[in-house]
Amino acid sequence: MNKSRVRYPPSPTGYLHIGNARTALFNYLFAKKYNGDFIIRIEDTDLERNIADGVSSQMDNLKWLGIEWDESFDKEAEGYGPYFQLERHKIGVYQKVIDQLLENNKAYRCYCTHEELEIEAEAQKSAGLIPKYNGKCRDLEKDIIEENQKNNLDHTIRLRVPEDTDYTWNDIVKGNVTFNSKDVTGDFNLLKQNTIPTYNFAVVVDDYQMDITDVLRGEDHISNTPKQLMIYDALGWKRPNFGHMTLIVNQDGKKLSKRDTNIIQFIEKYKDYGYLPEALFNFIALLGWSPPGEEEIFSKDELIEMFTTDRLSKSSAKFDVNKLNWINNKYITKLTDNEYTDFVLPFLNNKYKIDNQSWAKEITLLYKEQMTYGKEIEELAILFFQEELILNDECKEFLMQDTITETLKAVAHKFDNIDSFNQELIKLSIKEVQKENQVKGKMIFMPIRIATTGQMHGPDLIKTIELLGKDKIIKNINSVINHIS
RNA sequence: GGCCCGUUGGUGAAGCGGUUAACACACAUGCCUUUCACGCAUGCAUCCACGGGUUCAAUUCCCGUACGGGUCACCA
Repeated sequence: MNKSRVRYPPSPTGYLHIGNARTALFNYLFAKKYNGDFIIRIEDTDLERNIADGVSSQMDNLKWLGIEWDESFDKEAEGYGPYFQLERHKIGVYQKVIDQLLENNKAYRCYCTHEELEIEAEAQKSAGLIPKYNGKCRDLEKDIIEENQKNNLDHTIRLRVPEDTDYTWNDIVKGNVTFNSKDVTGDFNLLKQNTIPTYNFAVVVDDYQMDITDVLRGEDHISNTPKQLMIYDALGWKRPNFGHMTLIVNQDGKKLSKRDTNIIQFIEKYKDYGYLPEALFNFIALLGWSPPGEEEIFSKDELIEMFTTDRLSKSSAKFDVNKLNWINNKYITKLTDNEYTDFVLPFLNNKYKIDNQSWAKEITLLYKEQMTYGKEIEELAILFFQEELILNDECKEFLMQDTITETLKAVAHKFDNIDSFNQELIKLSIKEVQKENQVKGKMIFMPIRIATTGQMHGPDLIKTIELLGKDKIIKNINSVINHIS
């Protein structure tokens, strides 16, 4: 059996999107699982929309996610390059195929202008029809073509689309899918006027020449498949297998659009927010695919091991942020303390000016168990960086109870007498107040918690008090005492 | 509008003719804890969009309806 070869073809018109990432990821899993090669080819034929750092940023993000390619422009394989479509275009890759098609009368030159076509499309639309090329240049006289060529007239190359012909393939995820040519398209363009190939044409030529065996892509491409099949057939080329994964949809069930603001769209942003690449990889793998067992947390290697195409879902995958956060928390919790602080500290430093890094480390460690994403530390640890305590109503109400002022005064006094402010002595002081003032449990700890941190809930109190430091603690308690009386 | 695809609890999602309809998230309660979080335990679908068939038996197969989505470029 031949080695399988799959590809991910980004077009550098933007940054790596969650949907792109998923396509790449499943192709990657497919390749690794079936011992094949994962290839990245750049589809940069849209001159107008290409952006400068499109390629580099997408490749960087892929790498960050742990999706490594076996072959691309930076890792060429004998006989398969170049990996940029524009470069392939420059060396005549597509033109050669076009010549063949023209020769065999499978394609023809079309001299219609944009304006003409637009008018025609409008007319069809208003007549309630699907706009389709009307075939005006389909059977031009030979001498007209020659004349036009002599005059160097701008033209495109169109495929002669067979009439009323069924195109069926056995889709890797959907099973048998059939389209009839009359429902799909009229004669469509293979080459644009600028002689650059259109998407559908370039894909076929490249997939064929790069020996791609399996094409796994999003469902939005499903109606391109019959078009591509037509090209394969016109050329007499063997088709690869096709699989169309369902789209990722948002909470409203709509296709994820780049303008969607309630879901983070770009992989780069996930990095910025402090999602771990392993967690994101795990999460994306669960988008439209489900593991056979009951577990949901899997390493990359486990996913590769488990992956089979028959578990790709047929219904759309809803993006569930809750789930992502849960998974990310799982991965954060699994980090060693050192890995964790290395990961989280930058977020804290980015937000607050901190001199003492080992102190900051201790703070981040306080929140390890509950953290859902790295940037969250800014909010979680805010009490260590705010000047004044801001008490909410619930806190104020609690403080109104009897004996609280006395308790706090006693605590402040004890704390004040501690020379080296450490957990042991802090604990001891509280115990003493407990005994001397005859208060216990909630009635001692809660007032202290509120008066020191300004919150009713939080991580380990003693540790928190130590990290807040004696000066700040005394200041906070006193301000609260003043506030009550 | 044509053509393709889908429809299982609040959410994600198993299931592939006979099950008490997995599991996870979320939620609720209890335990743990000074509190929160973590962790642990327990609960949470008169039922698989609806209507017809096929069958001894249908969430699972077939048809229709409704709803949702995708796509109809010299963009990928």
